[in-house]
Amino acid sequence: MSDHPRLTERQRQILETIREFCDETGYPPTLRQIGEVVGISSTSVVSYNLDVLQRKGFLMRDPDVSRGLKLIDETLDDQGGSENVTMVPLLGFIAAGEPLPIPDADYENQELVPVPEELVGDANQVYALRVRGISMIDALINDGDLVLMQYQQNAENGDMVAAWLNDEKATTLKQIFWDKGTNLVRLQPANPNMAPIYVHPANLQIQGRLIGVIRRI
Amino acid sequence: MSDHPRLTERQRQILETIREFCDETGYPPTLRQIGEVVGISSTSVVSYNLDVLQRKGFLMRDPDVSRGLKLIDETLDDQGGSENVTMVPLLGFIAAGEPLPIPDADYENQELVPVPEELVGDANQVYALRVRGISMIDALINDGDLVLMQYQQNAENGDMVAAWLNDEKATTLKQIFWDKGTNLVRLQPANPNMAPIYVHPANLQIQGRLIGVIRRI
DNA sequence: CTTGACATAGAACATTTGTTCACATATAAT
DNA sequence: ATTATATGTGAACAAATGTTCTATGTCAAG
Repeated sequence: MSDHPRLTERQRQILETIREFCDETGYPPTLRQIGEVVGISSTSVVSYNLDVLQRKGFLMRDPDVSRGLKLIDETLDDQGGSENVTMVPLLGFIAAGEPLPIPDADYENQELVPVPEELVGDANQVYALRVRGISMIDALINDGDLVLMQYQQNAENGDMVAAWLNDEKATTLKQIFWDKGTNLVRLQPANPNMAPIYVHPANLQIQGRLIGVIRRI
Repeated sequence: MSDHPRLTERQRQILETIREFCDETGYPPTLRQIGEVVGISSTSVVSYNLDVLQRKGFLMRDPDVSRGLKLIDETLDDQGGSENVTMVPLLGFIAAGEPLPIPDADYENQELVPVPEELVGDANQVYALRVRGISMIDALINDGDLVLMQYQQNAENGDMVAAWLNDEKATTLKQIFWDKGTNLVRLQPANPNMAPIYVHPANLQIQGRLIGVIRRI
């Protein structure tokens, strides 16, 4: 994304304000709305700045037309708003009795599900799993929920991870803490009403990190 | 591809006019401009038709805002079918001690959040709330979660609803059942480990129906 | 110091634009 | 026939919104 060096800070603010306003509302702002955001109390000054921006080629103004603005820039208006969304492959199911599926390089044939971009952030190898069974309830997750996983085999203190317990032959979703004193791992349910469990690190295998949950009622 | 069968010819004309105008100018048309194109001489009738279109869910209007129109894209550009996303207004918070915000107010300043269309379906008055506090844990919902609510004051048997309890002065999210025998209402937590509560119908006020949960870890 | 381009404030003004209301017209249901 | 609903006209109105004008302050160049 190129920052336009020919613009003053004020003018960049104004452009950004218009762009955001259009994204949110679907139509351009008024002079007064722009002024309010960027801190200009006079409509004439906003108008003045818009004229400057037009002269520099960053937008079009239609005189005497309320909200008669059109951004010239590369980022075009999307009247759909379906922008802040990422497609994530749905790899299968997560159930208590089975290990997690390993994310395959073969993303082509994978079913893709749309998720809000905030849920993914800049995470890297993200995939979705459908929850089967009610055994994840201590993670506030229910049958049918869609969980977003980040593929990784190690974890940091406090991460919510999917862990395979060798003894129980089960996958569980819990917050993980390394207890230096006892040399045990504490698995803390997300539901604070429930008690944590402690396991030997050798008995546990991290299969991924939970980064989001989507539930349809 | 069939155009929308629920629309009259007039309404389809108007939608098309708005779409073309936006494409050409970058901003929505006025009532008079729409009327001129589709052949309606009175702005009040254009306004009337826009209200109809809004009620049918094809666009958003911001009252008293010139050119305050936004088309709702439900359309044909997606071949995969799994691409679709809907924007819903984020109206505020849901906490145990407060009634829910009423979703009527000015959509002007409302933040919009994208949600997968499967979560919304064809529900009508949908809005999102951020969960504050951990008091909804019996509904498998945690602090910080985003809940999708459908605004309604009645409920059907088995619906997951947000109910205001007069006695407790608290909002709770539970599945609702009408017990014919005792003439009481049973509120069943989503977490089956927890016990239901029974209340008199007079002590309870339904504030909306829960239709989805989104959690960011 | 003076000048002039630039940026801003504030107010008065004019235009654009949505709303309201009183009143038609057609069509379908009662 | 009568009523109800959807749609339309037209005019008056009020609110939203861009324009114009005067005045102020800054800052670099002469």
